[in-house]
Amino acid sequence: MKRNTWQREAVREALSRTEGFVSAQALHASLRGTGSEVGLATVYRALADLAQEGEADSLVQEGESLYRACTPGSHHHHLICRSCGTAVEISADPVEAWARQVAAEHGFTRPEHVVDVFGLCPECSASADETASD
Amino acid sequence: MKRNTWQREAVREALSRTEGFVSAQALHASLRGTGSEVGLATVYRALADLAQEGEADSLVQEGESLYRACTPGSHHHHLICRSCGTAVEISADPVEAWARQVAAEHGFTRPEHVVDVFGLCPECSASADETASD
DNA sequence: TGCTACCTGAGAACGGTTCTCATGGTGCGA
DNA sequence: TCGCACCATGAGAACCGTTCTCAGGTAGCA
Repeated sequence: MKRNTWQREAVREALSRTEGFVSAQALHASLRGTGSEVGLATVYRALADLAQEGEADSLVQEGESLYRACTPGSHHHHLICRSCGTAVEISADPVEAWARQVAAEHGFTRPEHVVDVFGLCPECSASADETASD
Repeated sequence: MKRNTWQREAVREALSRTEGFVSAQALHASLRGTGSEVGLATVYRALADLAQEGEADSLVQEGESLYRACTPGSHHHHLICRSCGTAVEISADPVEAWARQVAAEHGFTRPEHVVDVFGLCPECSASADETASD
């Protein structure tokens, strides 16, 4: 069975306190910053477990795996701010249907899809405008 | 200016001969296999250039960057076989529109999207069925 | 409380990618 | 055609994120 250790719980909590996607390294640094002496390997293991159990979403950006706490059991995608990492869960029903249809048209079976939308969140958009107008 | 070297051309040709997505390492091995003594760093540089110029598409899978020759200038997505890497270019107009709309709804600006559909191509589906029925 | 199997953590190992820098070759002007 | 300047190349080291190793610790159960 899966044991409940304070380290695992600390990772879960740190992740749920985070608004957007964070890297394992950043989460590890954050935990160390709050006085939790958790090992890097443990953070990686905990995140992998959470992702496998559906309690966290993960995506790869620039060769780094990013994680985020998410609603377990619900299939959804993300709208992610390129600047600050803030993420919004979005449903993508039309895309689900489209993906299945496209796969079927080409004779592909067992379709899965990767759909993420990146952009600048309202706050970062405002900051970018200010910078641009300087 | 960008110089034309036989190494760069060799990478371009090797990539265009490939049907699906290949890793830089695999392409390098392939080039070495055909007697082209091209350095690994050069392959990486050439692929990065091709991707930047729009002559190649790239995606990251399991921490590895994969590349594929593509139609320059056209925005498209891919239907990729998980098993053999074969890829089909697909247009995704409905998804483009959806992505823009979702971004706008949440106040996100400068939307970009990552959309890839993975599955088993007809051939690999057939092979999988045979294996399953054994 | 004692036992045991699983978890932890420090650091090494690993794999893909990028960097370094001396050497070689391309492109261009004469 | 020749020479020059500068960019590209390539071998290997460096780098970076991730995974593995293994000894020691600890949760969970009886």
